[in-house]
Amino acid sequence: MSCENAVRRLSEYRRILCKLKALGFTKVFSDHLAGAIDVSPALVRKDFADFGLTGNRKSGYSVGELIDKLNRILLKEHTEEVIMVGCGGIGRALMNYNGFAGEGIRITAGFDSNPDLQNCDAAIPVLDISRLEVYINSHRIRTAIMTVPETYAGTMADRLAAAGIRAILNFSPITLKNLPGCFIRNVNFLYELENVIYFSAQDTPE
Amino acid sequence: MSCENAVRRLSEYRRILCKLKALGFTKVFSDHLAGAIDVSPALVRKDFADFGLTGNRKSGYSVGELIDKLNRILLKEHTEEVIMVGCGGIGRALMNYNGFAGEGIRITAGFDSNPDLQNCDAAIPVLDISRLEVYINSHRIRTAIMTVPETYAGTMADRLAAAGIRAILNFSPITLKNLPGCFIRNVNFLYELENVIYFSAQDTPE
DNA sequence: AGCAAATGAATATAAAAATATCGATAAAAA
DNA sequence: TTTTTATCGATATTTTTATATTCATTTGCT
Ligand SMILES: NC(=O)c1ccc[n+]([C@@H]2O[C@H](COP(=O)([O-])OP(=O)(O)OC[C@H]3O[C@@H](n4cnc5c(N)ncnc54)[C@H](O)[C@@H]3O)[C@@H](O)[C@H]2O)c1
Ligand SMILES: NC(=O)c1ccc[n+]([C@@H]2O[C@H](COP(=O)([O-])OP(=O)(O)OC[C@H]3O[C@@H](n4cnc5c(N)ncnc54)[C@H](O)[C@@H]3O)[C@@H](O)[C@H]2O)c1
Repeated sequence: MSCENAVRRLSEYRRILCKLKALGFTKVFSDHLAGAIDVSPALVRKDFADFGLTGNRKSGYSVGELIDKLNRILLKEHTEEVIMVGCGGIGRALMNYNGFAGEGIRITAGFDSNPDLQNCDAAIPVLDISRLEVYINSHRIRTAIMTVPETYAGTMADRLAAAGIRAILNFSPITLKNLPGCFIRNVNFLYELENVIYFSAQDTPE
Repeated sequence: MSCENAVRRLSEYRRILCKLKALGFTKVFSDHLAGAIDVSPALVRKDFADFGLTGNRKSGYSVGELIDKLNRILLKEHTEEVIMVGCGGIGRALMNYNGFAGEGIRITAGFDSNPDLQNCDAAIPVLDISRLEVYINSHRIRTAIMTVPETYAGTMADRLAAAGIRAILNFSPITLKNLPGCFIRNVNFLYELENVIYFSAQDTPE
């Protein structure tokens, strides 16, 4: 999948734009956005062109219009329902985080094999993993966050894909490849840390 | 900083190599490593060449030697001491994680402004934020993980850099730019989720 | 209305990243 | 020893990504 970086920039643009809107701005120029996320104005325009976001010569882009269109592209017109698979340390931190709600993302349920963690009455219910497929199907869930131990990550991804999940955000330290019909993005804290530690020893990280 | 991706791949190579070593392998070929992390053999060889890792024509690379050299490059010859700034939901999940110890990374202390979270006697002591500078200095800490609220992220990064921190892994949702002498890597869960959600709606994510 | 200034849109260029090619060479086989 | 074969190492090519440039249009001013 090639345009991951471009989509990431869309998220960044959107974030800046929302702040501008809150400040009362109605127009914005490629130049300004470029400065805010540290790329060239040309890239901003190209990103926008690639995703069908248009502006007006001389008067720039409309903040409100951009946000609306970005919301459509990033599936933010309706709340996106996501499930959490594995409700240990990281899983719970994410479930307790209240920053997603305002961004049109809701974690609607968690799943875990450990009965001690299961709780149907919690704000976000944690269900037994055996109920995974039925839940995905009945709630038409397309996206999952996966925070199970490494050992189970591979088979769990297969299981999620088979159950109809179309995309997985994987936090386990094994790098999973996309499955047919299911996009997988891996987040590996160890690699992030190693990266940061590497650069801590480089000259003039600038 | 351009070679972030290459350094990330070094982490990935290292991970695979350690597994191979555990299985008893002593030799490995660019072809095999390439398949494992889904790149071309040519890239593996180029990465290795760029970082001074050499092999032998016909007989490939020595697993043990590669690991040793990667350990040197990734600063894994001695345990790297890291601090956690902000010990809320995410901070504690990371502090409780036991997967870093085996990888030569140790979170030696946490810092928080909330007295309720402070605890000098915990396995990883959580100290008042006012003790940050002295600690960094006396323990010669170079790397910090930052999990404070967005509002404080910018000034805290400045403060860390001023205190001598050379690299920061920032989890707050504001994208920080590198400071003079201090590399910053941003991890933004919201962007990751938005990315994954975007691709969940694309055709044949493959 | 006419003109100048500014900016998006389209295109061209450059830079970076990844891949392919191919000769050299070490190891194994004949 | 000679031949064969497999793989690295270096270089060239391709592909992708980002930046510059050019052009046309809109806006606001006189
Ligand atoms: N916590 C961190 O800071 C951190 C850092 C780096 C990587 N990780 C990775 O993230 C993942 C989760 O980490 P964690 O600290 O939350 O671990 P954890 O052990 O606290 O949580 C894992 C959870 O998955 C559940 N689980 C196990 N098998 C399951 C299955 N088959 N079906 C459903 N649930 C199952 C467990 O019951 C547990 O609650 C791990 O792969 C870990 O390596 C975590
Ligand atoms: N938890 C998540 O899943 C998640 C997801 C996305 C982004 N984030 C971001 O990560 C950061 C941390 O998230 P969290 O859920 O752990 O939040 P949190 O509120 O639980 O933790 C933040 C901690 O920082 C401490 N703090 C505040 N100001 C401080 C200061 N000046 N000095 C030292 N400590 C200070 C607070 O006392 C608190 O303990 C936030 O920026 C959040 O937006 C978290």
